[in-house]
Amino acid sequence: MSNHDASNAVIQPTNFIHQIIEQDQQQGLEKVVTRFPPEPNGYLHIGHAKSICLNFGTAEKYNGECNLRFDDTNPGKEDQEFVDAIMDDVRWLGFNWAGEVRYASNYFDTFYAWAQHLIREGKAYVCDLSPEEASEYRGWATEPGKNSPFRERSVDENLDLLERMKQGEFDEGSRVLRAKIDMTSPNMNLRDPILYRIRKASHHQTGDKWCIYPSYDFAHGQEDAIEGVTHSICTMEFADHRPLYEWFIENLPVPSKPRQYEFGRLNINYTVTSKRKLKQLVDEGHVNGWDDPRMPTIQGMRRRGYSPQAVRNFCDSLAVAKTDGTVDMAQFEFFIREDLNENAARAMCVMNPLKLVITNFPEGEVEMLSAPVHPQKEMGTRTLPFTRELYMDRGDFNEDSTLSRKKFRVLVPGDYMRLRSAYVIKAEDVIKDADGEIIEVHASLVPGTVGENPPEGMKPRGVMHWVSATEGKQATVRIYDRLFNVESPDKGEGDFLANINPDSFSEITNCWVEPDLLNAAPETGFQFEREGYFVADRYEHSPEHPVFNKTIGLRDTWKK
RNA sequence: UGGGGUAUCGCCAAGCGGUAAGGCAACGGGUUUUGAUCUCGUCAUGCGGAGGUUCGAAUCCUCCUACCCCAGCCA
Repeated sequence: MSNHDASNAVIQPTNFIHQIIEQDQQQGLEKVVTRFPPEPNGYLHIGHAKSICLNFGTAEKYNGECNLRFDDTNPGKEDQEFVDAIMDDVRWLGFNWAGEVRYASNYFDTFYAWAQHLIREGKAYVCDLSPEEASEYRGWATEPGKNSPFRERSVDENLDLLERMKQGEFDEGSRVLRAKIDMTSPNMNLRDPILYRIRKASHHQTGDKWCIYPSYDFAHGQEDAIEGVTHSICTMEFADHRPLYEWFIENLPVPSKPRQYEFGRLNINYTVTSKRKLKQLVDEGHVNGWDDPRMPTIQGMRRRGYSPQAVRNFCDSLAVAKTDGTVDMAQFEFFIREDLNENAARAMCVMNPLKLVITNFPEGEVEMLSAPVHPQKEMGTRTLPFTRELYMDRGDFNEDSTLSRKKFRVLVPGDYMRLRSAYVIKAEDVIKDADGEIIEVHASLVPGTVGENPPEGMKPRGVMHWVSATEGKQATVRIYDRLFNVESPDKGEGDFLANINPDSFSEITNCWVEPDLLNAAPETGFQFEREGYFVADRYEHSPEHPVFNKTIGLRDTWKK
């Protein structure tokens, strides 16, 4: 069991950030404000989900607010498509951001004024070094950098140059605005970092208004300050930037003083979560788009049938610490199953059909049986049409009647088996085709065994699922397995693509399901009993052409 | 290498000087018309290593080791 309190919400473990917040509150902090600041240059994945849960969850926990803010400072890589998808993802997870969606680009005018402010203070200058030259001047870990020859330009010249950069007078790459900090700092981020670079690209929010765009460093902390963010939570790789983050907060007339805190990124084994790699999987067609059910994207998980609650429970179970560990996929799967077991309606689906004829049940007759939607919870009942001709799964029949009852809970000639939510039957005969392949099993039902135990001496070997061959419906089932078959696909020598699991996807078109399943709304999750959890496909499922995606199998503890 | 960060059970972790929580996984037992669920139980004389301080150390000090991040006009 995971940690649940009385209201069945996952108890969030305390973490160092919450400890800090509680200390701050004791010092008089009134309202906690956080933000989730994605760059709209790709789709969100499970790692972002952790950040979303942390930021929104923290605000929720302390009755504060959390903003959704797009860090859109690099128009070349960004797109409205991603803005839309990200908003959809955050909502799907069940979070509401405070007020309107924010954009870094909302504050571009302010940033420009602040750049001028730094120039006037003698703390910023326009540098004409080429990228290559700048790299040389920057020095290296063990060797200090050299001051740029443009470092001592006059305030007026800097102001003029910056204005002309803004007007588009200069080529991309020809000039940048840099902060004047310390070219000998052991922290490379402090060696006169770039504030503005020339980018003559159209921006998805501001169009062609700007020819210069602020760098992440010159934007992020100020965005936080403008929005009154109190705790700016980011991942560990930004720890090196904190001194710079603080430098801007100290040297600019910002309206508030946010603090940055870093936590360790989420890694999960058997998958990848780098935007570059995910994009490559999509672009090269190794998966069918960003929402392919095998993708660790939020869109992919959604289409796979993971519920938002399961994703949140998983994220909340994760510790917020500075360690960079890798969580077992099994831990995620636990929360997916836990949620689906609790909430998914049960149904039957035969995926490898074998005709089963009930010889003592009249032809043409349909008996409507009633079965619970859920074995433990009160979720009502469903009706199952029982007929003379049924389908059972081939894997549930074996011709060898000497098989151990304990190890093989399957139908064998001369023995009994329970049909789930229906009769106990006894296999009597096997019909084969010319090639010797079994094409039908004939069996007789034991009267009075629906909802009742059979008479003494007719102990069923096990329980199996079934669907009426005449009343059931044909459906397509898509089987998904992990995309990679090694624990750390991105570690090691070779290309991570070499670790792709060639059997991660298969489609079965000849499945038989309970007739009611045709009416399932897209994105409804079910447990196909004894098979696993499946979801009606978000886009392609319809009553005319039912399509179910395998979300995850049942926990399977029996050993051969 | 200079800077930043991290090391506690197979995995994720709590622990904040008083004698190793919890979850996942695993392994046993019970219940069961899903080999599911549920349920009961087992699972670190040990906290990267070596010293030291202390009545007492995973927690404090010293040195060492390993791993991750930065050195984009990316975020």
